[in-house]
Amino acid sequence: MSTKGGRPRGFDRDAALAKATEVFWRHGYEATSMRALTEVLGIQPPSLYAAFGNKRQLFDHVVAHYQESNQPVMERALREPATAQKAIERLLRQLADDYTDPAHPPGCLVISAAVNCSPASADVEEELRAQREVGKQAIVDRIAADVSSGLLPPDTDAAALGTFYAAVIQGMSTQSRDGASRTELHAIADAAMRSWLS
Amino acid sequence: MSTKGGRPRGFDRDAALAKATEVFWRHGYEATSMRALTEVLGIQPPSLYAAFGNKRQLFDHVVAHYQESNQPVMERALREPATAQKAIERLLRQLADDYTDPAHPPGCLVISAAVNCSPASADVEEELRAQREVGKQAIVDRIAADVSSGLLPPDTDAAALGTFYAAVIQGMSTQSRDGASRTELHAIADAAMRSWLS
DNA sequence: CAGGTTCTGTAACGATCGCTAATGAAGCCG
DNA sequence: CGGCTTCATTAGCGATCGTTACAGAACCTG
Repeated sequence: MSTKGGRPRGFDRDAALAKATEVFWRHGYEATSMRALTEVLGIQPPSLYAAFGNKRQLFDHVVAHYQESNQPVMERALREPATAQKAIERLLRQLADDYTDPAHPPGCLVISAAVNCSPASADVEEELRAQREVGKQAIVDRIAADVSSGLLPPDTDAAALGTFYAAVIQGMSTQSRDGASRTELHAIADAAMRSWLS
Repeated sequence: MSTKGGRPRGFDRDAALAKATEVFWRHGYEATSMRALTEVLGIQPPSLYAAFGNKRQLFDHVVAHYQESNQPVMERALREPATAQKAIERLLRQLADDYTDPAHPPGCLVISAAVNCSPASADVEEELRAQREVGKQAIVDRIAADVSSGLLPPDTDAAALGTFYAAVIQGMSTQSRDGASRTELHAIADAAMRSWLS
């Protein structure tokens, strides 16, 4: 039913999206030009626009695919361990490995791809900010769950603790983009876990 | 001897530099256009170019002035306290206050103004990266000094600890730019100081 | 005042920005 | 094959980028 003929696309859409992700990841939203994208993807502007819409929509596709790839792993890291402490430690370990994975640019796209935005793309900046807030809230919720179940004392400040680990994660992303090794990121995780009130 | 006549400048150079700093601080290097700068400063392009050179040189002036304003305070915070632990705590407190000072944009210019750069301004990115490395090294050195003087055990990993606090500081900057309050930044400092091996 | 010097405002440069109209090429179905 | 649909290529749109030539205005020294 969806075989309506027509000339078939001359490039792999998913591969193109992966390449676009890599460029946005490395240079960010505004600093990535459509020219740079078409050169990396090896296609002409009309093909890119036909496949993904405009630059903003392409970036949204990139972010959506990035989150779909990473969210499940991170959610399991927060959910599966028996305690919030172990959950956050596993999260930090996974992020330390991921941020320094040579298979893709260092750090986190959501944290670093829309830091420097002109007023014209303030909405992009806000979009990623909202994503960061979701991630931070997931940490807070995991801690609060342990408070509710009695695993943590009732006077635990889940919000403050969550803000701290969110900050540590963002610091790990920045450090990896500045060239920190996987070992160094795990050392950051070591130190961050010593903050846990035990 | 330097009174060579000529039409006097119609604007305050230092005030203009302060306004340029504010714009670069908020939006970053590449996302700030010369047009936005001339509008904020209330002057025309030739006046800006005559006073500061080109965009890149103006940014260098901004960074230099930013560092001259903040470095001495941070260096004293690291030097004056009797122990590295107290020094780093004071540093984190000062940064928590500064990053949320409503008198200027949130966070740190050196950390956030050149995150998203095209290949054309990779040198700007590298310039701020080098500045961050200097700050990180100052923390490592302060810890290493306590190791040398016997205040800290000889097996203390000063580099790992310094990397951790550098990451915390960068996370505090990001959190403040995401809207975190002064209280929340101090809560991050609280948690970070609990990591200290005592 | 005249001569020299420096700044300001207007206006525009070439290059690049994101984006698209128009035409031809490449596949399906009948 | 002819007709239909979709994609690729070329070329260029208007807008903005960082930057500057040019001419007039505002000060100093003589």
